[in-house]
Amino acid sequence: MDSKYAVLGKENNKKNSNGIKVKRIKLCVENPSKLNGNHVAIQQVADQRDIKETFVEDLRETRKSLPVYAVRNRLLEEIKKNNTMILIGETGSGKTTQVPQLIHEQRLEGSGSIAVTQPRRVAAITLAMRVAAEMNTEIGSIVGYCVRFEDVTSVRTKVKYLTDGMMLREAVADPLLKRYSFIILDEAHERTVNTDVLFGIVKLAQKERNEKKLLPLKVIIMSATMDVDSFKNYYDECPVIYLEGRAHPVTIYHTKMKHEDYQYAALCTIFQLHTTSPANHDFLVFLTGQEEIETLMSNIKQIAKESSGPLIRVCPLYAGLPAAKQLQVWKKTPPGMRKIVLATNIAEASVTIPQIKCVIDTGFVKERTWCTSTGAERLRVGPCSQAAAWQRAGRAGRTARGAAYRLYTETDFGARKPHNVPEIVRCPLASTILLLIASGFEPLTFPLIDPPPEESVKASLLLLKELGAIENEANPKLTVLGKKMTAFPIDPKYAKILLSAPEFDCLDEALSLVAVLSSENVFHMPIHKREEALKVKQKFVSTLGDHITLLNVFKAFCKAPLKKQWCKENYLNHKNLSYAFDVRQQLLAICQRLNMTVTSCGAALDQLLKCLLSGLFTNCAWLRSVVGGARYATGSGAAAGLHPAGVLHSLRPAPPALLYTELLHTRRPYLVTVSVIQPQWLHQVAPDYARRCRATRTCPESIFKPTDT
DNA sequence: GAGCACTGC
Repeated sequence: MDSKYAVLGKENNKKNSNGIKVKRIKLCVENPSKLNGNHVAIQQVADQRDIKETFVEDLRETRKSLPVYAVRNRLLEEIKKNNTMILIGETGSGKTTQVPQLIHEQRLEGSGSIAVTQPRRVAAITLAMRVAAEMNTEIGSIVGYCVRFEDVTSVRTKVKYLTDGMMLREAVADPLLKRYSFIILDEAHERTVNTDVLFGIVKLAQKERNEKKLLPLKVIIMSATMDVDSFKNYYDECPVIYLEGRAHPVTIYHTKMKHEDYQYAALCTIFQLHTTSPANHDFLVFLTGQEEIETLMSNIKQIAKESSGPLIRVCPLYAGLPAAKQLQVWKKTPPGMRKIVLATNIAEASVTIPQIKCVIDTGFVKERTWCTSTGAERLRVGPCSQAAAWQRAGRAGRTARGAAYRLYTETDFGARKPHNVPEIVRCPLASTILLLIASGFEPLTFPLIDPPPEESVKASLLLLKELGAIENEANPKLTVLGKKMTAFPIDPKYAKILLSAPEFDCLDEALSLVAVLSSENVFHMPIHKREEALKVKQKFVSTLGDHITLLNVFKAFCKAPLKKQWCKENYLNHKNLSYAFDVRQQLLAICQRLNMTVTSCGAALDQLLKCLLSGLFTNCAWLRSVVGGARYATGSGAAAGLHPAGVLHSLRPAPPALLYTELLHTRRPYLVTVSVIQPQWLHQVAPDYARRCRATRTCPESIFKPTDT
């Protein structure tokens, strides 16, 4: 196989192998009811994630072996000296667990506390547990975490791990973040919308606290390799400190020739390596989506029957896969059997699979982009960035030396963009802008490292105005309604639906529906059992459309006594439905705090659909043609068909007017999650918007006819 | 005729 690949060595640091003792430790909460927050669900989380009992190496020894430990004194000096610094360290440097402890050991936080933000909740929880164990303290006391649905902190908490979304929520109540003396923004290289906004919030808070002679705020930006120059520039040339990693060396191979078909190239490479590598070398293949993974999986199984080499176990891994099936990935294979994991970029950062010796990187990724003028989102397969490729390669060096096979040439690699495009420049911004306004910031001048396109900001401000959240776009001030909308941790359109629901006597149903819409797809359609899954789905289907169908599913789920079993029988995703259940609880609590009356519309489902329209009025589509399948035009003038997974796809005759949740361009533009509406409703529910549509001729004149049926 | 990944008082 060597002939096919050119070697580009990337030697990292020496392996660190000291005799590590293993002991079992137990994590517990001393008295959950004493802690603040509405639900302390440590037990529940532990059960869910199997981290109630964790194997942890001899903690003290491990700490000392971390690269960050060796430079701790120098690091502390820098932390004392600078108000802002950037800390670059590869996986395994120990920065995220050790730096907060170093600060706390010296009591540098004084009367304030130390916040460490994470893009993912699981990371925030496990890091807090890990650090609490290292400090030999109960989780929720000195060390705690705060994520959606769970606040495991107390007045004594000095080191707090939280999601960046949670930190943003705190900034609404207190833009100066006065309770913290240190804010550590971790995983900065991921450039999520929330982290990007936090960069600005801490920068402004730091400045203002300084001017007002309040407790100073120290900021530490932590990251793996990243675009240091733009960060340094943004933070007024603050110092940058580099930490050694502790990953094992990974040898990188590029192909010498360009491949036309990366899926075929992946298949060839897998079997080339399979026949030459020892059986205990597990493979990780990066692909772009579920369909690709399933196709490659059946191809591998087919070829494996006639191939020499060890036995193979193929494990798919993508976010939509039910949790029970994801677990296969972590199950050890018997001796003499090779594990081949076929994953989307979920395996790039969110999930770590041990024992991977060999990474096969197709070099492609599925990316979501947003069109500001039509509101359409597009899923497009394209080349991944250099940073993503390094991240993927690094997955082969977690436990021992490994290799990464890139299915593209070195020239191709060099021509790629060095970093991922920050999310904030390519996603809808209404909820972010609403949050900024609620925190007292000026959305048009708020300092961002990479400002989003102006038309994107303007489109979001227009939407907020039409939803009634702000008075006008030029001088965005929250209305009474807008203020209430900020209380909900959901898309402003959905918040509007809930806030209008009492008017339509359907808050009970609206809560359930918004909760389900805020979650991922609840239907699970395995490729081989599609017929059966579709048959089972029929019992939930409403001819009014997908929304009522989803409501039927959710209601049945709530009533089912054995939920996991019930979901399995009905081809539904238990994880996503449970999530929706939790979201509903949370939204209900907020509604009750706002003194909203929860009533049910019963069989009058028209009421519920009108209510949906009060938030989603910009998402109307009108039938334009029925030749070769129904074609619709949206209020913004985009043309789209019905998504084949929806219940209205096969309904005849095609409804003249629809309400859609999402306009998504995959192979073609599709309206996803749609319901039938009466054309006149738009004028009744959103008269201003309807008039604007009439002026731009994007809706039919029939919506202004006074009759209603 | 078919959906990348995260997240939220």
